[in-house]
Formats: sequence, structure tokens, C-alpha cells
Amino acid sequence: MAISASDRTDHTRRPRRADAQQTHDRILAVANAVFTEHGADASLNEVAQRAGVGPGTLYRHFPTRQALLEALLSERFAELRDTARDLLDAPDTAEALTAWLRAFINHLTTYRGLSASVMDTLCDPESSLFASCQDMRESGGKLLTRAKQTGLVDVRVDEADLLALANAIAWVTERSPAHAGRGDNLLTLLGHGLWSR
Amino acid sequence: MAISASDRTDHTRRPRRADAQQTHDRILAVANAVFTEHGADASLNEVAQRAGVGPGTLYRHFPTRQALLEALLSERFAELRDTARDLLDAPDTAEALTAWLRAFINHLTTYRGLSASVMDTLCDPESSLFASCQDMRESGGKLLTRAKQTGLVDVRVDEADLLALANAIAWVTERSPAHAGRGDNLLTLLGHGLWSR
DNA sequence: ACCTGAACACCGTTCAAGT
DNA sequence: ACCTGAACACCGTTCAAGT
Repeated sequence: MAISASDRTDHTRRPRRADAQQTHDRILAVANAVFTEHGADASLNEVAQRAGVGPGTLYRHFPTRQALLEALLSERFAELRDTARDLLDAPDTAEALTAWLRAFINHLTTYRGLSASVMDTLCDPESSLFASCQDMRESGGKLLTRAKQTGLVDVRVDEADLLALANAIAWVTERSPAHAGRGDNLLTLLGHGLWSR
Repeated sequence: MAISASDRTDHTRRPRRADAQQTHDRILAVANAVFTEHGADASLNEVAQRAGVGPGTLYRHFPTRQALLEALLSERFAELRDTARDLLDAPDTAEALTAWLRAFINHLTTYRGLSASVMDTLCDPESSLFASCQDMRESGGKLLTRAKQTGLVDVRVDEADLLALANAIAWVTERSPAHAGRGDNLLTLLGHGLWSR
């Protein structure tokens, strides 16, 4: 646990005083708890308070909410990227794409309100989360391309459109009690389309 | 303009002092301007201030943000209902459904962030907006049923799922610069589905 | 009957002062 | 080098006091 928390922040490459590292890790652990409880829009002051830290300290470690989300989620985005790469070997290209979209949607419901943040991120190259998303996007794109090449997916399907729609499904899934946990249904509907054949 | 503003609130049926009515109308006009400018999440204090009214007065007229939105939008929901009824006579049932969905999505982008409010509303029978939405939903549902009966739309398509997805498209459309104004593309994608035939 | 505006408990964010 | 916590400008919301 302590180890994984350190790993999580190794990419900063900056030597850090031991106590600062502790504060850093504590903030992350508490933020995860608070976001899980109240969603990705939760009060940052509450995070600071429950971490036993002044608000200034939190801002010093994570200048923006996006930065905090990035630290918490970059590993998971990397996992999604790896999942996509693994699925490139699956025999059924359409099923592989569906499985990955399902994983993507599922990931976006880690915290309530996360899909909104990620949507903003996908559009804004300046965002801290953007880089983490990029790799995942590319790998997912390859799954789509392969499915098109094997003729199972309509060639008119655009990558950006598809990700946007998957994101939208995650959004509606977490917002509507009627659809909670039924993202699969909506994904299936998207797969078949409205028109009968 | 003054007349339409009075009509808008006639449904309260409560006799009102002339000055109160003026205040009421002024708040609505200003709220429309502020929501148009800053989205449906705009500051209510700003609305009050620009209407030259204390915050307490605003709350007195519209106890919740939803109530304010309802007063501003109920006419438009009624229009959507009428549009759906008219389209029931259109020869091409699939085209009629698409046209209505387009109008629905377009309506949800009246204010930025409106789709989120409406989504919450569709799920919450207690909400002030719920009643306004109900009629529209039913009329839209008839369009779907007819399209299914004529065999043009897949019978597996569920009404609640479809509205949720249309709402989701509106959401993603207003959030992503890349998809701004291209809700049509996403709707087309939803129509054809992912799988090639 | 209706409106006012000070007041309250929050929010994100900054920054001088401490250790 | 790092942390603190008071301070600032906001937010939604309430309510005693005025007209």
C-alpha cells in the first residue's frame, strides 16, 4: 500500500524530503476516499482537512483538481491501454472492441462525475490528464481500425465519435438511477443501432 | 414580450400584485439572459443582482433553481410535445423519429449544462421540471412505437434507453469543442450502429 | 403583501508567516 | 524546504426588519 503510493508518484523524478513524501501519499489516500464517497467534484478543503493538512499544502502538492485526479488515475489509464493491446490478439474483432469499450465505460464510473472530467480532458491538450489518456486512446483506436478492416464494424464509425459516445454512456449511466449499472444495455443498443435490418 | 411573460406564469392561478408580477417577469428575463451567457449553473446571486432584486426575493419567487428552469422551459417542452404529435402523421416513420430526436437534442442545448438538469429531472418525479417533461416523453414514445410497428426500427430499442442516449448526445455535444454542433453525426452513428450489415 | 439586505456556512485559492 | 492557517472573493440560502 505504502509502496504502491510511492510508485504512483515516482514519475515526478524529483527528490523529496521524507516528510513531504508522507504528506503527498496521505493526501492521495484521503483524496481517493473522499472522491469515492462524494464524487470527483468533492470539496478539496475536505480532502485537506481529513488529511490533517492546510489547504495551502494540498495546493502545493496538486495545483489543480485535474492534477490530483491524474495522480490517482494515470495507472488505471495505463491499464486500459494494456487491455486494448492484449485484445488486439483476440480472434473476434468486434467482441474485442466491445469488451474494451465496456472496460472504458467501467473505468469512467470509478468516481461519480469522473466522465465529465475525462471528457474535458480529452478535448484539452493542456490538461494534466491529457497525456495519460493519449496512449489509451491510441490503443483503443487500433482495436477499432482492426474491427473495421475485418469488416465487422461499419467503416463510417469515427474514433473520436465513438469515444465521445462511450463517455456519454458512462455519464448517463452514473446519473440516472434507472440506468445505473446498465451501461451494457446502452452499449448494446449503440452496437445494433436503431434501424432494424 | 410583456404579454408572453405574463402568459408564461399564468398557470400559477394566484392573483398577484402588479409590482410582484413585474418583479417576477424581470427575474425571468434576466435569468434567461444569464443562463444563456453562463449556462444553467450560473450564479443565482448574479441573476438577483442584475434583476435589481435581493437574493431573498428571487428565492421567494423561485424556491429552487429547477423551479426557475421550469418557468423558462415549460413552453419549449410543450413545443417538443406538439412537434412529436405532428410528426405522427409523417409518412416515413424512421425519418420522423430522427427529426424529433434532433429537435430534442437541440432543445437540450438551449443553455450550456441544461442536459444535466433535464437528465436529473427525468429521473426524479418530485422535480418541478418532471411534469413538463412527461407529456413530451409520452409523445416521443409514440413516435418510437410507430417506427417499431412499421418495422423500420429495431423492436429491441427501449424508450427510456433512447431518451437517455439522446440526452447523453446533447451532453457530449455541448461539452466537447470537437463535437460542438455535430450532434447530428452522433445521432447518425447511433442510428446505424457500430456493426456493419 | 411584498421586498430588502445583512448574515451564515460553505466553496476554491492565495500568501505572509512560521518551523 | 516544507507546512500552516488566516484571509479573500465567491457561492447558495435564510430570515429579521422594513415599506
